[in-house]
Amino acid sequence: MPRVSREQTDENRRLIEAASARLFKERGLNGVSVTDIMASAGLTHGGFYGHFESKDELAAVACERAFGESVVRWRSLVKEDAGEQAFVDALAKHYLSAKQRDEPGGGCPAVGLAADVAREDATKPVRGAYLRGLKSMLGRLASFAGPRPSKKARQRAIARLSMLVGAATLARAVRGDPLSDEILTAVRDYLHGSFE
Amino acid sequence: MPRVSREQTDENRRLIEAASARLFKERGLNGVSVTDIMASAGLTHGGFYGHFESKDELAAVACERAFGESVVRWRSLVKEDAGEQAFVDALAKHYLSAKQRDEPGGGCPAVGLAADVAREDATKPVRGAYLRGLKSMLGRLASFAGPRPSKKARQRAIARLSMLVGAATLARAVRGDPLSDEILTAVRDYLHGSFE
DNA sequence: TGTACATCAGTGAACGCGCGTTCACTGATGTAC
DNA sequence: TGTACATCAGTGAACGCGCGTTCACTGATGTAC
Repeated sequence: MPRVSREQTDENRRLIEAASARLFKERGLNGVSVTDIMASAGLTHGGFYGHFESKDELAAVACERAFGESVVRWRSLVKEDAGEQAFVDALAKHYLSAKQRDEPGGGCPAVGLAADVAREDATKPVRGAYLRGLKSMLGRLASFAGPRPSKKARQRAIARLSMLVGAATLARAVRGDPLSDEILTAVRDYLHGSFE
Repeated sequence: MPRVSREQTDENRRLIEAASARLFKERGLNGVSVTDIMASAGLTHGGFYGHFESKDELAAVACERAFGESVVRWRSLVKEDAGEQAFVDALAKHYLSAKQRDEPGGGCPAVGLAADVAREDATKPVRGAYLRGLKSMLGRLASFAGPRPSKKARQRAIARLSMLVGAATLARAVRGDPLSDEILTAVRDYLHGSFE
């Protein structure tokens, strides 16, 4: 049944991107094959190169997309006029939940892709996509201190994001042991009460 | 030149373990082949299965070894009678340096193996090795509050380790951009001044 | 609107390659006398 | 101590497999009249 309509072609591309964003976060850039991704989008592997030049290019597109989705989700976490602490609490509750830990495919790309991106060549397009995504996340976190946050405010944003990413990563690595839940709870509490 | 002496056999096993600990942290559990590891130890791939039952078993041994080395290194960071803040400062200076960021093979296994371990089956032996290693690190970090640290002291240890691991991971992922150094500096400063 | 045909999205076999693992073989080591 | 031989650590070819990527083919879509 080859040659589908233009609308279907566009929809298929969207399906490939969505499937890859989920699978890359879940199993890593090298833990998912082109065949896996295409099958997850309901297609066969051969058609892949009609949509993307290479798996590397898709990784970048998927990364960009995943960060975009995450930042949109951040906006819906709290009301428009909520304060910084309310936002951080909501972020911590969201990211450091058992659900987020157990479903990396639906989770934060800053967590799910970090180690893989770090091991890619500096020339690979996914590196740039990750960098832009992380910068937009940090910008949002620091934005509560105004359009030009102080050095201190920016440090705090970086420290908080590091703590979130580290805790989520460690909790996944020791999933199955009580320590995993302990990490989630401890860092949630810490972010609530212990930042000046 | 087969059949080497018993001493050489033991030494070869040590070389394989050391090479794999470094390579696994550097390139990930699935980014290194048995052939790579054996070559790095000066041997050919066929002899591997005389030393280990499988690559999975070696991953666990290498992980255990890497955590052991790290905890030993922690002891040498500060004098025996140094206080908690001095230890944390030394730890942050050590882990959040450009050198540690740029040489994951010589770095902390809690950082370098976390994402890979998280994606392994719960049945794989490397999971248990990682869990034990992380627990020993947390135990050391919390030990300054005495042999039975309070809930608060343990939370603080978990929060600090999460921040260190997250910052090191993110700094590696954006290496090459000024943000990478900014993350290292910000979190180092933060750990120095901002924990109650 | 209806027909003839060019286009091209998706299919699936095939490519070269590297993976983890196995195994027959080699020859220096370790041992029995 | 010296000799004969069994042991076994390491070698390298080979296994089946899955990878990223290519390509001849198919047949419904989109277009020209």
